[in-house]
Amino acid sequence: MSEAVSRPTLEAVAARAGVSRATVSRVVNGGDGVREPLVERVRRAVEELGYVPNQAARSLVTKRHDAVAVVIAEPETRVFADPFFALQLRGISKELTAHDNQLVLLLTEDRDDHARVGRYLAGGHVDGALVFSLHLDDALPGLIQGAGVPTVFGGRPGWSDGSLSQAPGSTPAGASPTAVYVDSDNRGGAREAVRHLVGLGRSRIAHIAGALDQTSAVDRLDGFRDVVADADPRLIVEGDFTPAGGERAMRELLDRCPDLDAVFAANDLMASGALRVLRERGRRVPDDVAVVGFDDMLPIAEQTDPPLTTIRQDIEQMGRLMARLLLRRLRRGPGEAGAEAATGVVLSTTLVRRASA
Amino acid sequence: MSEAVSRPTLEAVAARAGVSRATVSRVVNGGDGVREPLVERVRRAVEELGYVPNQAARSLVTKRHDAVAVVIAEPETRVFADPFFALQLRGISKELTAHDNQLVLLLTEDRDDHARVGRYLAGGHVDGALVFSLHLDDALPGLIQGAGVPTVFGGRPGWSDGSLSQAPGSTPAGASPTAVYVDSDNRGGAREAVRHLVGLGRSRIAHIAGALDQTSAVDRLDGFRDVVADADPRLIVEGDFTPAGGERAMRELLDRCPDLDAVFAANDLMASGALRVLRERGRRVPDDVAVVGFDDMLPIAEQTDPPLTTIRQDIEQMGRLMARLLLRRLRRGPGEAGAEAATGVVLSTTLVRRASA
DNA sequence: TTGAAAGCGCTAACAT
DNA sequence: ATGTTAGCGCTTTCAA
Repeated sequence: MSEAVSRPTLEAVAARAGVSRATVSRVVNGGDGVREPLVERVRRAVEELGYVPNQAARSLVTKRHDAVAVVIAEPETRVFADPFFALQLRGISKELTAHDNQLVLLLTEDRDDHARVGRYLAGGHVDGALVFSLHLDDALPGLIQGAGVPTVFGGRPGWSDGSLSQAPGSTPAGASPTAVYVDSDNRGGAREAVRHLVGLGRSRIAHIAGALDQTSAVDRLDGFRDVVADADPRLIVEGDFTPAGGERAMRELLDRCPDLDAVFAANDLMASGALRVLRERGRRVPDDVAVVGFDDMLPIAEQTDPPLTTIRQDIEQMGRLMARLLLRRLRRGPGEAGAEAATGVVLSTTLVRRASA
Repeated sequence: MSEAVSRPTLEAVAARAGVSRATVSRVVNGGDGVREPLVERVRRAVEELGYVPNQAARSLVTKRHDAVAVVIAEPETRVFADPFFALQLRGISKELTAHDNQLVLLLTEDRDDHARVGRYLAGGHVDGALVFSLHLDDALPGLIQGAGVPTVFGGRPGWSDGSLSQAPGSTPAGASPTAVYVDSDNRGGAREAVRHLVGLGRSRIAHIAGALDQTSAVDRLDGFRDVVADADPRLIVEGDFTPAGGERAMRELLDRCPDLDAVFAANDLMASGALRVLRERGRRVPDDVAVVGFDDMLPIAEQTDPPLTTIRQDIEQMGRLMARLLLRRLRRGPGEAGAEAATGVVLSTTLVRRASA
């Protein structure tokens, strides 16, 4: 019942172990330069008293927080329609935990939130930030760069420029040279999807693009074009990453090009919508029209009829990597910043064959 | 480039405004008892210097952190298979943000993580905790109660005992009287689902239960039984909340009771599996067999064939409410704890009619 | 109403 | 190798 019974301090531990505060501090922080018997005594005292360091006091002097902010821009509805979000967070959490860092979650919905996040980050409450913001016109990335907090982006930020930079391992020299990001190889994955369709002997391949204000949609479209450079423009329709958008796009495609024999949708949700329209129009999948999605969003991809052939990204790994990159930067400290080689890391994707293509 | 340019302190603001630190502090914290002209001067200085209070220094003296931990037990695979997670978090985040509290996310996977979380909470780094842990045998809730941190649970914790407590607005007197939780009205929702089927004239209604080591599954089963008290035991099969589990269960049900004319599945994922098996067995839905799910998990419920009639819970609201309850408790301070009336709050559900029943 | 001063619990020089 | 000591930036008595 008695809440907040004041916790033991360093002082208390020191008294109990019969040493000075400094020695206890040393032991608690690794124990370098303290002789074994003392280390032992202190450890025991810590144990007996159930001592836990006061992080606030520590931060006050070290100016480090061992905490990282994860900023997720919510209008990003995708983020809330699929397990993406959860998987990224899981990857991030694992990595941070492994390095004794806390995860402070910042969800933003509108401009006010942006300002709030900016203030929070500028306020120096965390050592760094992991930011998801995939819209080309999003103000957040700029704000955050302004806050001067070490940051790693999830997904290529819009202003990082250049679809050129999509080659895995590349290091784009965009407008903001300090921007570090991790992304899936959207362009390469798209290429693989379309090549797969080509390999199936399809020649009239359509593309249902995602919302083109997001880099992932743009990159996937670019990948599509890489393979069918001469694509009939009528075979490309912009969707919005939703099932309904997929349906709409599929109808339009069938009306415009009844002879199409394959569809590459920029995500599984739209592919599922497309599948429904194809069925409704009496086209057999994959016999008449082969379909490939993107994401391998499990609850969807495995449950469609037929199950969806798609491009898988290792979302959790992406989260881990973001965290790892950030922590590495932090460990290096605020001295040598620009020394870094790669500012963009692109994770490879894999084709998952199911029944739809 | 120059990172970590030391931020302005209270001292600096005080100097600039020509007042004492104490006065600045007062203004920054609401400005009570400071005369208007001074308040104005200080505000301006704060503005000009871009002063942001150092939270560590503040916590050190106030012993408050304005931060709340959200603990999610991951083996809870459900949490990562659907948008549940994201929606709860969104609700929580909105509420915390509105009260200037930070959200520290703690994801746990195994026993080690439990210990870590226990230590963290006991370490007094946050003012309170919001905990999701729906497994009956989960050690986490106990650990957390032990840590002595004000806590609100999401979903009725297993040991809170008594399906009796499921009536909305009830206040169960379980083993741990201090446990406060928010839950959906799983039992009531299940009742509504089954009553709907009864209203449709169905008489051989089957139930695909969820994993019965989770209170939500137990409560939904109880709700089912409330309506068809005399249910043929062969009409009840335990699933595991996954589509594959739903398929398995549906097969078993059809084998055992070929005459069934309705199915209530404890979640949409299982319902989608059941739907597939019904189609494969040549049963028409809803003509031959009506199907109702639970959750209204959107990417699934709207995309099945036929679209799923199901029970919707207001997940985001649940998150908000949890946060609100916790903040209220914190505001009251660690004095009068037991004075609270309700220890369990149950949110009502609604039936969403689509084509499957 | 405002200011002076005493810590909050810890780390990091600096002494020993 | 260990202890002493001076703050980190803030809130909060207590005096004025």
